[in-house]
Amino acid sequence: MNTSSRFAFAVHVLALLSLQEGVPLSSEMIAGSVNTNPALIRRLLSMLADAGLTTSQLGAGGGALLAKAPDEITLLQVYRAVDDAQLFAMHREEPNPACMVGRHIQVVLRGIIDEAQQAMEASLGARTLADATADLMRAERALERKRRSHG
Amino acid sequence: MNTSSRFAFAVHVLALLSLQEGVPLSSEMIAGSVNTNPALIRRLLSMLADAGLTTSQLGAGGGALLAKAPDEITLLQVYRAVDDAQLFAMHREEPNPACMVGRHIQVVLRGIIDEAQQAMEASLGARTLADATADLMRAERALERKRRSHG
DNA sequence: TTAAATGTAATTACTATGGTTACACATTGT
DNA sequence: ACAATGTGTAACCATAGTAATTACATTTAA
Repeated sequence: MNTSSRFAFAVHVLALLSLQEGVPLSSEMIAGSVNTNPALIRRLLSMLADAGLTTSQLGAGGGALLAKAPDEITLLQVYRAVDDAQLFAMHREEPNPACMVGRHIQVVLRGIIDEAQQAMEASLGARTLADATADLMRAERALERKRRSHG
Repeated sequence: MNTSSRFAFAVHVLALLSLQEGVPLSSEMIAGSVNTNPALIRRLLSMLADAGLTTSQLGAGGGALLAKAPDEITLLQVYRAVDDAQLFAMHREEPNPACMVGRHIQVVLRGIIDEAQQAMEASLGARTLADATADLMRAERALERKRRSHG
């Protein structure tokens, strides 16, 4: 279904910015970590800026900055900033109103889909960018330990 | 993100079949209610049959049938039968392993995405086709009442 | 004033999807 | 036996969303 990696990219970008602690990071540098194109990163940053999650500083030495503290950015905000919120699509054409199922299926589906969507969003809403970066640090420390013990 | 209406179509089709109570329904008739093409319905039915939710009867008077009782078909089974289970995509290209975030972001994202996906699936898993058809009947009765009172 | 960086438009390629036509094959019913 | 019915599937087209890329005007810091 969803083939967009924008959410994954966005979390990646925001994690980078949260480790910068106020020092602007250029789209060129970000693209180097994500392994993609600077222009694509700038487009993504535009969406994040529209959502109030980042700001940008023009000119030499400029780049992107977090607009909020990492523990005030939920992953739900990130998701909504960069991904269309529609998890499942309804019928494109109207179902046949002469049929009992056709008359009511969309109302019933709306309830089902909304509930599933809300469950998913509640999960994302319960985590912040700070949680994600904490996980990153934990993974890095684990790797360090492994490297030391294996010589 | 997801632009596929296959889940919506599938619930629609299964609701029709559950009201048939054992009488086969042709793809032609189903397509008439969904308002689409019979061949597309047959493609959808192939997926549902692969998942063990429907069977088909060839020949004159044939058509599709439910393979299970409606209260034994969860909407999660339907979703998995017709939709690719991947809610969010990861990075297509590997992130830069020379960067701390690049090294670990995918593991962290995996945890986030899996949890969100499981929350969504739990919601779908808690409802059966029988629940959906009960909702349909309820909506129809409400419409009947409205019609009677408004003349 | 020069270099750096953003913001955005335009373009290309790819993939998923819905829609449609066509047809071989199986099955029913007479 | 055979005609009618219906499935199953392949092939094809159009559309839409996305990533990737190039290009360039604009802004800003040093």
